Amino acid sequence: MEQLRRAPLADQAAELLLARIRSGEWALGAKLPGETTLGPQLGVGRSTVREAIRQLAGRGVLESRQGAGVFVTALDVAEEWDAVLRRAGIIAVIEARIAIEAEAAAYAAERRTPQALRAVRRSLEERRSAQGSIEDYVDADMRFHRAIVVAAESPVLLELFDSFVPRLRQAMVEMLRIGRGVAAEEDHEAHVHLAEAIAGRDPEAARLLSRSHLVSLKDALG
Amino acid sequence: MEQLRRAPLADQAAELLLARIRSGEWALGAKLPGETTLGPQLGVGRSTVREAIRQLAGRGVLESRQGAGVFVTALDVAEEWDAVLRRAGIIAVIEARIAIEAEAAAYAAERRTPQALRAVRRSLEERRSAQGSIEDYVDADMRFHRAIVVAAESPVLLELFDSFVPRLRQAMVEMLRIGRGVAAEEDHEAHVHLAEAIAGRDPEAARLLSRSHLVSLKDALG
DNA sequence: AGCGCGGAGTCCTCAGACAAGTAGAGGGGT
DNA sequence: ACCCCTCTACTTGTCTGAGGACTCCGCGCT
Repeated sequence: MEQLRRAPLADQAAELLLARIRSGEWALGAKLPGETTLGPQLGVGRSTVREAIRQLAGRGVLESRQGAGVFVTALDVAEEWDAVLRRAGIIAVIEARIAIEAEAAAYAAERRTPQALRAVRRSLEERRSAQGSIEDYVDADMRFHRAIVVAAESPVLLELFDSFVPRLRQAMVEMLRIGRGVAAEEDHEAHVHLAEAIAGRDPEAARLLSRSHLVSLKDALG
Repeated sequence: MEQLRRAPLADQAAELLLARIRSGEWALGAKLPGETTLGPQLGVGRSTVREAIRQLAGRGVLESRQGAGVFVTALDVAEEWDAVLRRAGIIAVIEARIAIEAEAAAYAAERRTPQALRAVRRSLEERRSAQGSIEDYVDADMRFHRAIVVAAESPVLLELFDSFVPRLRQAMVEMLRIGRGVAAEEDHEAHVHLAEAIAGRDPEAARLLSRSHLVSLKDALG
């Protein structure tokens, strides 16, 4: 019986290739036959094969290198990271955040460009003046911390920080709602000092200030 | 500086489209301009636009329906970690590893149980005696470092470390294959000292030893 | 042995053509 | 006024052919 909607050939070809990869026909790191071979073999044109390969490349299963060939880079799809963070306790998430952000603060102090520093200072100012809803305040806080990680110019650290944001945001909003927040005045002071350490290109100071601020946050949450 | 010149046009186009999606130019469920419009707009041919769209479709960001158009299906782009790490340079990965592992080493020194300490020492011994193939040596090294993160009893840090392992393993094997490794003797000494700091419940020493060891590794790779 | 140079194989990009499908405008019937 | 049908413009799907760029490997040279 015919499906209600026929899948495009490129999608079918992608599924077929994925099935053959999962079956072990090509090992991890192995090279696939060339597009010109794969085309007739699957009964589709070359551009269709290319689109199927692109699709799997987007899913992280394949990688094509010009002049060399197409290679298998993964055998199955990894579990979703968001699920891990949701399952984990907020303390464990904060501990990872401390690791990432303290390191990022040190790199930020080393590598900050004038533009990045301006962005940090601007977000610091916005953070100070954010006195609306709890959500607005938390969002402003997150933007400040993110600006620092951006200044660190370390793509993986930034990627990690971003993946933490939703979980952290939720926890901080809850914390403030039940009034467990720290004193606003000294909290702001801590942020100012951190920004100054980055401005002054002092990696160790930035690392320590970032860590001590986040550790006190962790204690407030625990 | 123009290392990105190596990236295929289709990949660049995909990144560009993703950036525009993230910027909110097209809302969730919105229809993108047609391929024939997007092509000249991005300065690439229609086939290239199609491959970029396929790539994003594989990542779950876009969906194309024949005759209707291409639509945005997700904004958050819950990107798979494997894909991120594969795309990122090894230096950026190591920087994140330093952040995670130095912090884990400190927690390990604080929280280690006798069992966890035994596991660390056992893997250290196995690491020392692993003199077979390069793969065996790297695997033994990874097991040692993992034992430390396990001893830290921080689930998220462990989860992060595990997600880094495949990428790190590949890079280290490559490095050793081309003979860029550090001296085996002092390398082993550094690991012994780290294990001793954890045994002696000295978080700051563990943090520093872990960091300095990994920084030298980073320098060797760069 | 080491080095440089091709050449074969491979992926990358473009252009054009036609097929297949969708959505909306417009006309005709009730 | 309402419904339905058709027709048309637009969009994506697929194939083909042609170069261009890149990688890898072996060959010949020193």
